[in-house]
Amino acid sequence: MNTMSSMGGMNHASYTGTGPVNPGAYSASAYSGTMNGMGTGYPAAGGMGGLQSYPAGSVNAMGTMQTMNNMALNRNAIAEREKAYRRSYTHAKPPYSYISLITMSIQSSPNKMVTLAEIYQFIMDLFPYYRQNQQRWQNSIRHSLSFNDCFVKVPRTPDRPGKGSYWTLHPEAGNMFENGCYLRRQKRFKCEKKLAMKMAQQQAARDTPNPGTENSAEQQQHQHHQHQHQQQHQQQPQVQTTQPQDMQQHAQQHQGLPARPIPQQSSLPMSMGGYFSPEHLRAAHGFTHPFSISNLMSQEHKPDLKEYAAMGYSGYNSMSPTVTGVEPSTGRKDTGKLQTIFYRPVHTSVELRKYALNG
DNA sequence: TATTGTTTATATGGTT
DNA sequence: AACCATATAAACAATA
Ligand SMILES: [Mg+2]
Repeated sequence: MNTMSSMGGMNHASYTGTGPVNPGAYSASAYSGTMNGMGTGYPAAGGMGGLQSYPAGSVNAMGTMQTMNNMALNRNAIAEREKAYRRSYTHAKPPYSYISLITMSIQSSPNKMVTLAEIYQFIMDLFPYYRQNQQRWQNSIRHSLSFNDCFVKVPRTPDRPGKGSYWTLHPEAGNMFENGCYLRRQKRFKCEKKLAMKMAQQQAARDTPNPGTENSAEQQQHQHHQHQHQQQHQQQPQVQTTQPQDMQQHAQQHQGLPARPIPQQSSLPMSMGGYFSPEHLRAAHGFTHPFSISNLMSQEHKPDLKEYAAMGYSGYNSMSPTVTGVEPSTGRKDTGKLQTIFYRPVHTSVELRKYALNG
């Protein structure tokens, strides 16, 4: 009886012309010495900068024709500039899924573990695009971290107190972007254990319609996955007749190991960690991407990132990209975007085949 | 109180 | 057309 309940549905409008919603100040990550103090950094993100919404001012008093005209023109000019701005290489939406971005962040860290704030910073440092609408994409990042099994939370050590936990990659996640596709993987990593647990849980729910307190935390996985179809459609409004949504969370609180030291220096198992290795990226894209940031992987090379970002970010497109009418996005549609496909999958990943042919 | 996490719902577009 | 991966919004809870 509700296919578009309260919202979810129609609110694209809210965003349209109104430029960046919350300018949210962006500051380059402190780090590194190369950048001595100085806020020299970036051109003030997208925030106040160039684009920005309409005058929105009131037209009272002398609302002469002249003024009106000017305003109209102005508005147009501004709109144009806005478009151009968003279309510009450096501010176009990077062709990476949040999952990719998060993974890059983790892989680029010396210890292969990062805090949420660090993930934010990593992304903003590298992509000016994400210096805007922070609330929006950061919420998505958080969702992505929780939702995807490939990201695992690890509690902090007492010696480094702070807000959240550390985020790491599930050891069994393997190379998630095998074919150089950073937008949409063929299959998303699922932790079998958790899957089985969930299944057993809802099985129990079916068996015992009565709201008792069953639940046995430890569930082993052995049941061969009988294709637990449960995606698209409803199936059950997920009515938790049992608990008010807070018990559920409690149930799976920490499961993380104590903590993780892992100094680690340069040796990358290569079994994994080759995710964003220069070779891999070169092979996939035909050029060395900053993520390939060979150095990054080793460590302590924040400066390189800084350099890269500071130098105006001629990033993922500096190599004669193929511009088409298609945008690299995966999910939600976003107005004006660059639509730069620079993928050059050696192993023509099925989904990108068309693009490859195009260029 | 702001940040960090989890979860539900819905949308969009690629895959089969 | 059913699936599936991802994006985005939003409600809440926990916590430094
Ligand atoms: Mg997770």
